[in-house]
Amino acid sequence: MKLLIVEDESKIGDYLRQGLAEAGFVVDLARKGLDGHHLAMTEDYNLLILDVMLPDIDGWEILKSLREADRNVPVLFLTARDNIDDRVKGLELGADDYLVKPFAFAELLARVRTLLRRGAAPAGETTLAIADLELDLMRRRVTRAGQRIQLTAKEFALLELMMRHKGEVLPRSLIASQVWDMNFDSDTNVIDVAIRRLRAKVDENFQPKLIHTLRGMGYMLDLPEEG
Amino acid sequence: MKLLIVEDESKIGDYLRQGLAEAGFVVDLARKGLDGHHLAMTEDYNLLILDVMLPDIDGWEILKSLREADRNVPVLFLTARDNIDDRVKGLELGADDYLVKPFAFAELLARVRTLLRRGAAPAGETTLAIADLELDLMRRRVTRAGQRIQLTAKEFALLELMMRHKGEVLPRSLIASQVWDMNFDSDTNVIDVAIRRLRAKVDENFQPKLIHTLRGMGYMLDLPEEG
DNA sequence: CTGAACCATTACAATTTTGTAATGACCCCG
DNA sequence: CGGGGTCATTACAAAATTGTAATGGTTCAG
Repeated sequence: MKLLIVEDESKIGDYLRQGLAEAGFVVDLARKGLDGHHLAMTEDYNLLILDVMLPDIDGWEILKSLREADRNVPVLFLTARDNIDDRVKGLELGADDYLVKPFAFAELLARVRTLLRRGAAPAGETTLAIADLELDLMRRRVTRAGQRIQLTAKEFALLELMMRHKGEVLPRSLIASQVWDMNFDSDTNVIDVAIRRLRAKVDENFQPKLIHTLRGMGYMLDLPEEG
Repeated sequence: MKLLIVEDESKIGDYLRQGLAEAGFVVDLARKGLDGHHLAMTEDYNLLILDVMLPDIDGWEILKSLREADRNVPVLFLTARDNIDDRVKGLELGADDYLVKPFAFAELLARVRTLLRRGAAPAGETTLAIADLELDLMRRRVTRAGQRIQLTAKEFALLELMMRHKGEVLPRSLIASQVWDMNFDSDTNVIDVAIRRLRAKVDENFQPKLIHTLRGMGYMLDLPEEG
């Protein structure tokens, strides 16, 4: 198990390195954000521990860059108390956990173990993807272009259905019965509205558009036609 | 792909058998609920198609019995229009889909294919269990003693955490950070309340009790001590 | 025993999610 | 073009989930 710590405050860095080493991990420590970034991009780590506040690049820049390069290492964020913004940013970009400084070492160790165990499960049939849109069934997570997208239960169910049937036209009746508990007697536009809301989150700020309307037939999730 | 149809109305039964056979499935047809029950218990099917209204046993009795015997065949329910009760009962007992009679054969076929595809994925590390409590991570489904339990997002997250750590004491701080987005500065009793609600759904009508309080330490999910 | 800490339980309030309905845009056929 | 059907969009209402706070019960130390 190989970890990378990116932390500029040398006291904290040393402390963490030593503690984790004693706990049996192989630990690299980068004291500059850029070094950390480089290492993270080139070496294979099981886990990254990232300080948010770094003099050169902040942690979430590193994270963003990693995600864009499709490096799916679990990331544990270290953030200053009360700096909610970083925290939110980090989680949106796909950090897996965070810890507010100062923290007890035991707490860190517990988090690290959890993340490692989780990451160890070698993604089986647990993830669906089309273009840069990914849906992680186990963790109920959706990302597009590496950015975390927060979906409600119904939105998730709808997207899951569409991704399981990508390229197929889904008539409203089918959607109604799979995502809602109804066999489409009723004349409601719940589905239209749900599609709208899903589009707003999943398609609105991205290209290419993935959710398509087939007039008179239903909806379809797919890459747009060529030409 | 071997299917069992349990349907007493001979016209419908024949119609389905023939249609599904032509679609390339191996089909058994039981015209009595009890026969169907027997077959379902002894033979291995990839899918069951169950009529709810049968003269001898109703479909959901069969279903219940199957689930209690831990036979996890996907089940497609045929229910009469407007008989919402059966529908709800069926889904609670773990039916996977239902279809309101009368229905178009194409619709049935689509459902059957969906269920088979889904069931085909040989459950990887996708399910957690303790005693008769089961949690299906992919489908976000929880059952206890074969009965479907409906959990909210937070409840599910909490139970998932506890099941991943069954037998371990979970301090509130840990729960707070994993299930809520907070690092436990605050003095709130959200966790207590959440545990309460989870207990109400998961433990209240069942034995043995699985959620335990460890005074001063936290909560734990486990089988009760012997003696 | 008694009080303090800890937990359970309940009611209620805030928030979020979900569904309904009304309106306007667009497409397509005549 | 004009009108019917289909979908998009928005605002609003209903329902469900989640969090807060107050109260009462238990346990345990002194």
